[in-house]
Order: sequence, then structure tokens, then C-alpha cells
Amino acid sequence: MIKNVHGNTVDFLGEAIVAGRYAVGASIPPEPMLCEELGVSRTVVRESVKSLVAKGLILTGPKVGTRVLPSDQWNWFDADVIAWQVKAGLTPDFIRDLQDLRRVVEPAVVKLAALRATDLDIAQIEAAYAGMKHAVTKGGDYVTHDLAFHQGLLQASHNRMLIQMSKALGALLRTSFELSTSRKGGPAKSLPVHRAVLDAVIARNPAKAERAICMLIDGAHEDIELLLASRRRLPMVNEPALRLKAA
Amino acid sequence: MIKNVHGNTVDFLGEAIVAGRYAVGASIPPEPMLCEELGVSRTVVRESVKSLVAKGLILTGPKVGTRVLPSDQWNWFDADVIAWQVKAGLTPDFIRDLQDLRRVVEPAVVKLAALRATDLDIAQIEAAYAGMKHAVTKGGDYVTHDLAFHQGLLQASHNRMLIQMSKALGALLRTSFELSTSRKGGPAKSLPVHRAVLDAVIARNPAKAERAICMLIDGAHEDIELLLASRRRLPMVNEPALRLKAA
DNA sequence: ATCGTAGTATCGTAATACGATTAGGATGCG
DNA sequence: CGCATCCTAATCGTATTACGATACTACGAT
Repeated sequence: MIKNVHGNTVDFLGEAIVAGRYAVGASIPPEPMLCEELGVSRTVVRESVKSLVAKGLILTGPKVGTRVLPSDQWNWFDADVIAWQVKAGLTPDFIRDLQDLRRVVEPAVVKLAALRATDLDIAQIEAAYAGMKHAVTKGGDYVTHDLAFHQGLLQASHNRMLIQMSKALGALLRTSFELSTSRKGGPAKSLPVHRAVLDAVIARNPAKAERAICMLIDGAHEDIELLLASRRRLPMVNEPALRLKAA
Repeated sequence: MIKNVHGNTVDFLGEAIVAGRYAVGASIPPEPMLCEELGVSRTVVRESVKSLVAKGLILTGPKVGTRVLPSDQWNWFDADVIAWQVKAGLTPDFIRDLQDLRRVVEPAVVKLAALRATDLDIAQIEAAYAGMKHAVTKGGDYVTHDLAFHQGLLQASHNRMLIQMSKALGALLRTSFELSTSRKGGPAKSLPVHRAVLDAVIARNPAKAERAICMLIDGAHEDIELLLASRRRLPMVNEPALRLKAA
């Protein structure tokens, strides 16, 4: 998974920060030290740092160094930030936040989708549903099509802000699916509920669509609670970090 | 309002892109040209470009140049992107999206706030309310305290994703207030509704809080519709852009 | 003891050079 | 004449060096 020097550097630093390897408010190693550690030029380090600044993870200043900002200032809807968080380990806090978000957003989204979906939107959701059905009956990748289903719903809301949440909600859906695989009937059980959502959207019935999606969310709710209960403590707490000031 | 060369460059380019001065999918001038135009070194231009890439506005590649991405890939919850959009002129689309978002998010937020608000949260909202009241009775800046009120509500939800929306919703609130100033009774009328929201939160009554905030939103709804009706066409459409390929 | 000042670590900006990639045209063949 | 192939050149990617700007730190003077 090599891409380019810049991308790798951003990922390395971003992941380290999101994983909590540098304490909030503390400085990360100065540029020359990072250059040496990562074996890249200062140009690359600086551009990477700027990228992270743009995502709200850090701030920089002469002499003050590069400091990690508190996590509520991060761009939590940024695809990279989400990816780093997922890779670093899903904290209960993160999952709880996402769950709140889903319960707020998805019902509203399907209502809008029922009003605004174009034929193309519906065709795409229908295709995703077909993929899910195929995965259940003949085996295959269920979660990818499940994600496509929900993403199609977001898209059909035709609201840029709401669409933006697909990456974040995707992380949650993927997690909740992590559980459902253990219980054999999971996908098979949720399939008809997905169908009901889609039918309601096609029928342009916002109220019905909302009721259907709420059933879906409530179903996933249990899985998540189980997940949170099982993983009481996750690897990422406040570890001493890599090293801030050697001397 | 000078800050540093990098910040100015990012703002200049970001604003130009958000304002639609470069067509979606088209290339913006190559790095050397931007250096000359802006009178900065290539270092600065590159770091600025990386910042914009991090915000999802553009993508770069050797030979392909730097291309503007479709607006539904932009990080719409990024404070800078919002600021640039506001500065460039509020399009009806943008306002409509924000309005959707507000109707979805704020009721949910106050419900969570009613469950989770700490004493400190409530004290801050209370302070904001006092500021609003003062502005109405003795004159002063109403909108700033109004913003602080709603931001306090977001904060009290204790959900990082929801908190992140404060910048975006702030832009909407500021816009809707732009209208209310014309009608003299605006602030005075909305004050008791704000009080009702706050009281419900203090009383830990989610349902009541939700009803109250819905009244508030519905009130603002008219203002926004008026705004949209009055400004049928805004400056930012598809202008020819600055200049792509001179030769 | 407190304030001011100088020193220094660190980021900010500039300038230059060369390597890497690929879009898009030039070329040759069927 | 149309299409596949190759090549060129435009443009970004990375490295290196140098110096200016800034803010923390510590020392010394009052």
C-alpha cells in the first residue's frame, strides 16, 4: 500500500496523533527530527504538517512547535481522520458519538430521500440491495453492499452536508457488521427491513420510510451495545507517547 | 487582516475556488504561474495547495495539474470552507442545505443537551441568554450572543460530531439574523422562545426542549424563505474564471 | 524579587535543482 | 483514413540550502 512520500507521511503522523501517541497540547518532535525519523526531506514534513493543520489536528507556530489540538477541534467528518481513528482502534466514545449521529441523521435522510430521490438514485440503491440479497443467498460480501445501500440513501437526500457523513456512518456500519457476522441470521434478518426502507422511498412515503429505517437502527443498536459491553477498554488510552523532549 | 503568507495564500485560493472562479474539473494555473501572480515562493504555493487538498477542494497529479473537485466532495464542515462560501456569497443551494441540516440536527441536539448538560454548560448558555436579553433591552450586539446560545447547546450535547456543526449552523443563524434586523420585533419576539428552550434543558425535559426549539426553527424558517425569494440569483454562477491557459 | 534584555530553538519563506509521472500529440502501420 | 503505439514535454514531487521571524528561556541588572 505504498503511494507517495507525502501521503505516507501524512498517514503516519495523522495516525500517530489520532491514536493518542502525542499528548493533547504537547508538541510533537521538531521538523528536523521528524525528517530524520521518517527519512524524508523537510519539504515533505512541512507539507504533511500543513495537511494536518488543515484537518484541525494540530497547530504550528515559530518556536512553539507543532502542538496537538483537543479532539473536539478535529474535522471529524474528514475521511482521513475517520480512517485513522478506525485504524487506531474504535474507542467507546467514538462509537457512542457515531451512534448518536446515526440516530439523528438517518431517519431525516430517508425522509428527504423519499421526497427527492431521482430514478438514478433509486436504481443505485436497488443495485446495492440486489448485491446484499445475493450475498445472503449465494454467499459473498454483504457489508460492501450494505454500505452502498446506505450511501445511496445519503446521496438521494441531495444535501451536501448530509452526504458528507457517509464516511463517518460507514465506519459505524462496518463496526456493527463486525458483530452481525457472529450471529448467523444477522444479514438474513435485516434484509427485509432494508427492502421496506427502499419500498417506502420508491413509494415517496417519508413517514413509512422513517419508520422502516428506525427499525433498522434499533436492530443495529443491540449489536453496538454488545460491542461496547464486550470491549470495556481499548488499546488507545493515554500512553506515554513516542517521545517529546528527550533531554 | 494580514496574518502570514501561507494563510493569505490559502484564503485567496480557497475563496477563488469556492466562489466558482475555476470551473469544476478544470485545472487551476500551474504552480509557477500562481507564484508569479501572488508574489510568493513555490514553497508557499505548494503548502497552500496541500492544505486545500486536505480540505477536499482539489486534487493534484503530475501533468494533470491541480483540478477542482465537485462541491459534494468538499469538507463542508470545515470552518474555512464555510467562511469562504459565506464570503463568496450564500447561494440558495447552500442555504437550503444548511436549513435541512438545522431542522435535522438542532432538535436532536437539544434533546441530548437536556440529558447531558453539565452545570458549566448551562452556565454558559445562561450567560449567552443574558447577553441576548441585554442586547434587546439596552441595545447591543444580539447576534453574537444568539450564536453563543446555540453553540452552547451544541457543546452541551457532548458529541464531537454534533459540536463540529457549530461553524456551519453559525453561518445560517447569522444569515437568518440578517433578515430579522429589518423587522424591529425580531429579537424581542424570539427571546422568550430561547428562554423556553433553556428552561426545558435545565429541567432535563428532552421532549419539552425539542418542542421549544422547533418553534424557534419554524420562526426562522420564514425569514430564510423570504431571503431565498428576494435573492433569486446570486453573483456566483459559472463565470468564465480567471484564466486557465493563456496560450 | 522583579523586570528587562539577549540568546537560541524552531518554524516561515525563498530559491534552485533534478527526478517522476502522464496527458496528449506525433508517428507509423494496417 | 483510422487506429494503435511511442515519445515528448509540461507539470507536479522531492531534496537541499539559506536566511529571516518569532517566541520561549534564562540570565543579569536594578
